[in-house]
Amino acid sequence: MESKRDLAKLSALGYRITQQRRLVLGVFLADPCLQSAEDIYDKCREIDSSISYPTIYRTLDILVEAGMVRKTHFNQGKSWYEAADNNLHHHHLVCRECGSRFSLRGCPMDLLEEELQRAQFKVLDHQFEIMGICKDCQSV
Amino acid sequence: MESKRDLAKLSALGYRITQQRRLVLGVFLADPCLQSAEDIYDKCREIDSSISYPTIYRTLDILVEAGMVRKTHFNQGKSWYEAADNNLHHHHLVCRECGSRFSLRGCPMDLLEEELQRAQFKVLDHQFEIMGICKDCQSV
DNA sequence: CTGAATGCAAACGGTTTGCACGCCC
DNA sequence: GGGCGTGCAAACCGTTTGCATTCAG
Repeated sequence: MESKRDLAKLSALGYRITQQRRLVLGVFLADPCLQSAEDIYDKCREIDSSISYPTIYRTLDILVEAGMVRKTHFNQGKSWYEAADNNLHHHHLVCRECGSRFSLRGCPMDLLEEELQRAQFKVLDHQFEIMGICKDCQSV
Repeated sequence: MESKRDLAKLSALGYRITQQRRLVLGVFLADPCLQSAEDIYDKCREIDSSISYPTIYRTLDILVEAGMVRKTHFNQGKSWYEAADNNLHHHHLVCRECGSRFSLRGCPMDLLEEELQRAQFKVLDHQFEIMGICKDCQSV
């Protein structure tokens, strides 16, 4: 299923619907988890072996701008992307051993509304990530 | 005041007390706020114009390992450091316009203990940052 | 047909590494 | 004096940019 809605949204923003953009969108539809630019590049390459990193990054920028993808930064100098779709907003536990990621339910931002209002700070984005050792890696 | 305790801690871990390490420690004592490696490099250079980036980074690694400094990642590919000292653990609001940072009181981790225990996830570190527009920049 | 989007190669910025020299213990 | 720590230069890695070509509209 290729999201007609997403393509329409890009179109509405004045962006052309190219093979490459379809492809990147498809990768996000296929996997709602956090993915690095490299992950996305690799998956796209399996289908179209000529797609390039600049196109991946340019497309990701557009998708973030369009609000269809969320971008976060856990580890040193690497960005992670995930579909920002209708799913419930959530955060992650990240295992430092094996790199696997687990979803947390809910978001602690809800609990800070009062304090933020007092600071008169206009929130655009936030990130909340917990690093540690997952259950499986502890037992090794 | 140069923290005798911090130096002793480094010593106890088997690290030598060098001019450069004293200097970097001094910078953290002088400013408890978030600082980038570049900030620290510049401040050190004012005092010892021969100190190098590799030394800054190597020293920061040591201080993080020793638990004396905390490292976080807000923006694309840049790390931020702050003294992890006796001050209350806290997080930040980061203004996307002017880059200034404001402290939040408290930490939402406290509220997640139950869920983390259920996941049997051993927490090593976490980061929580809120990006937006500060009061002053909104009125411009 | 026109200009937005692409791929290539090369630059970028923050960080790390290899190596010979220097200095703490 | 032995070896950890340093500075230098150069590599590294993720990301971005300039430019000629291609293709969506």
